[in-house]
Amino acid sequence: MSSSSPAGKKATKATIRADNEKLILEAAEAVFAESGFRGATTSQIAERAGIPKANLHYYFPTKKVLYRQVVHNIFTIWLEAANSFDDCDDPVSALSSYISLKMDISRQYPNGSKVWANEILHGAPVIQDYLETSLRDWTQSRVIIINRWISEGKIRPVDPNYLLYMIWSTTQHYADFNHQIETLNQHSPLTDIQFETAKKTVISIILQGIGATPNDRS
Amino acid sequence: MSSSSPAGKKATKATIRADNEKLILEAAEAVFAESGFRGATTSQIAERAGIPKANLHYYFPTKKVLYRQVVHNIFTIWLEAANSFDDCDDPVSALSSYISLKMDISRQYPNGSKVWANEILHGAPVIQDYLETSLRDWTQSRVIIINRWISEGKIRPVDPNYLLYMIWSTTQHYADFNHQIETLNQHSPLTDIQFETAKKTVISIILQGIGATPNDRS
DNA sequence: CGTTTCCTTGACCATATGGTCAGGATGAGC
DNA sequence: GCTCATCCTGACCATATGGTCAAGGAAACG
Repeated sequence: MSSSSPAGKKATKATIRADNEKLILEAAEAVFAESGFRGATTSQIAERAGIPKANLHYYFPTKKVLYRQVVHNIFTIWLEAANSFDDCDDPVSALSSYISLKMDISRQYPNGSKVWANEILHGAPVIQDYLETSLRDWTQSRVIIINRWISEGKIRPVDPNYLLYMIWSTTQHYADFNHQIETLNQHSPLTDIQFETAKKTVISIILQGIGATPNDRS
Repeated sequence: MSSSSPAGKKATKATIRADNEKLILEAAEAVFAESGFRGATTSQIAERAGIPKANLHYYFPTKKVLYRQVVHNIFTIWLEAANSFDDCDDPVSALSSYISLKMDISRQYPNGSKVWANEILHGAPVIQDYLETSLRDWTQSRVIIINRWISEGKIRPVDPNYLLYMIWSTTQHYADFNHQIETLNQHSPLTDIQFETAKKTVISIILQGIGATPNDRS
C-alpha cells in the first residue's frame, strides 16, 4: 500500500513514521486550505493521503492536533522568511527582498497562506498564542527599524504598522485570492512573466510610495 | 417572542416576513463570517436570530440558499461603492475616494468582507458566476480607465490589474484580518484616529507610488 | 365569526463525522 | 525463527447537523 516509501528507501520503523506523518501533513494542509478547519473532514484528509482514516488517527489523535501542527509548520516558514528583513540596513534592499520573498512564498505555499488567512478570519481560535507572542514580537522589532529609517530620512514618515499591513495583505493576496486572480486572468494561473510583473509593480509602488526609491532626494 | 417587531410597528403579514428575513440574514452574515459556510450551523444562525431552527427553514429552505442571499447582498454593496471610481476623471480624486470608501466599507461591514474572503479562499464554490460576470466586467472597464491615465501621463506606467489587486487586498485587509490587527493593537479595535491614519497612509503610499501626487512632476 | 392563508415550532429522521477498538500485520532485536 | 513493539485497519459508536412534518396559532378577509 502507499505507506511504503515511494523511492528506493526501505521501510524501516523510522522512515515509516516520518513518511506517513509527512503524507498526512501535506494532505491536511491542502484540505484545510480548501475547506477550513470545520469544513475539512478527517476522511477527506486520509483519502488524500492514501491511508485509512483509522491510520490517520493513529498518528494524530484528533483533528485539532493535526491542524495545529499544520499551522505551526506554516508559521515557521513564514517567520524564517521574515528574517530577510534584517539582512540589510538599507530600506530599498530590505523591503525589496522582503516583499519579493513574501510573494514567492505566496506562490510556492499558497495552501499555507490560505490556512493562516482562514484561521485569522475566524478569530484565530487555535493559534491566538502565536499572534500574541511571535508575531507581536516580530512586528514590534520591525516597527523600530522602520522608525529608524524615518528618523534617518531614508523614507518619508509613514506609520510603520500600516505599512507592514499593506505589505502583508498585498503579498498574501496572491495566495489567498489566487482563485479570484485566476478567474480574472482568463481562468489561467499567472505565468512566470506575469508574476514577475506583479512583483515589480508591488515593490515599485511601495518603495516609491514611501519615498525610498534609489534615486532619493539625497 | 422576538418575532414581534422591536419598535412600534404592528405585526402585519408583510412586516413579519420582512422583519424575520432581515433578522435571519443579519444573523447569518455574522455566523457565516465567523465560521465559514460549512462551519456555520443553521441552529447557530437561528439561535442568534432568536427564532427556532424550523422557522429559519420556513423562510430559507436550505442553508445554501441563505448563504447565496448573504453573499449577494454583500456583493451589491461592494459594487455600488466601486462606482465612486468613476465620479472623477482625475486619478488623485478617483483613487482617493475609492480607497477611502473601500476602507470605510471594511470597517462598517467587516462580516460581509469576511464572507467574501472565505468564499474566494475556498475556490468560490457558490459565487463563481459573480466573478465571471460582474467582477470581470467591472475590472476590465477600470483597467481601461487606468490605462488612459497612464497614456495621458497622469500616473506612471504600472500594470492596472496589479494596482487594483493591491487596492483590494490592502483595504479589505482591515476587515478580513481585523482580528490580527486588533491583537497587534493591544487587543483593542483601531480608534477613529488610528483608522484615519491608516487610511491616509494607504492612500498616500499608493498615490505617491504611482506618481499621482497632487504636486506632480508637471 | 368563519375560513383561508400564512406563520410558528417541538419532535423527529437520515446522514455524516470525529473518534475508538480489537485484532491482525510487519519490522526490530536477539 | 521467536518475541516484542510498533503499525495498520475494518467495523463500530455517539453525537451533531441539515432538513422535514404535522399540528397548532395568528392575521386577512369576507
